[in-house]
Amino acid sequence: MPRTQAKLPVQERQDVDADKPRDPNVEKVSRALAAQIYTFRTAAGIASGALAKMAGISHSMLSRIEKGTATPSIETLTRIANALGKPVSRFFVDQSERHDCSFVPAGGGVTVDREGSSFGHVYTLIGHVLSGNLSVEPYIVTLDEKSQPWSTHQTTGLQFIHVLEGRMKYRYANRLYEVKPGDSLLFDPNAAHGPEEIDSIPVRFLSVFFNIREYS
DNA sequence: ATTCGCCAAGGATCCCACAC
DNA sequence: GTGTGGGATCCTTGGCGAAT
Repeated sequence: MPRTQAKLPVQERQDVDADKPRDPNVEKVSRALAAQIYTFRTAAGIASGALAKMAGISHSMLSRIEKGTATPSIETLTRIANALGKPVSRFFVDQSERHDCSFVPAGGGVTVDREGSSFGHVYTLIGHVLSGNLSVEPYIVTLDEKSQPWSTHQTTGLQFIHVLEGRMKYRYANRLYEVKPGDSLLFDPNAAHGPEEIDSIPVRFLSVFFNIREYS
């Protein structure tokens, strides 16, 4: 590219800019980005001058980015992200529109049919939260006299179990755990798992499923 | 139709001064 | 010391016409 520059006087260029308002969506993203950078910086206790130095940009530039009056290039954004020790993608997580919080009072929840229901396992859903592409589903699982062992279940994601009441032998892959109230298990449910022997009823345990939603 | 060069416009950035 | 804003410069992009 040639480097010939026959620029308009600065005042004239600013007048042209003033005639063309920023796209509202660009404005929105810019403000969200600015807020994210400011939040991460202040949370880390880093002064703007220090962060600018770490990122290799001027402190005035960082100030404008944090105020949303400048839109940083990909390169500058990457430098700032590196200086903050965050992936660039964190800057684009929409914090302003997403404040999922579910509250279920004691004894509440919804009984949900899952694969284990046919074995007499009662699943009570006590919340559901989506954060980005992470889905979290906590259940209170109850096993009673009508429940049968079921230790061949396999699924995806991550699963956490915390026993609240009763005793059972819980299988995970080729291991068998004797669990009692207070015991916890955290595992990849891709391997066969589930209650193999119910030693005392009722058994109640908290079972939390974590799943990453794939976007195409 | 494609490629290349020229040019204007606009965006990103820095320097510097100033306010608090 | 920290943050903000004006002014200037650098760099990229897109439009357009000429050449192939």
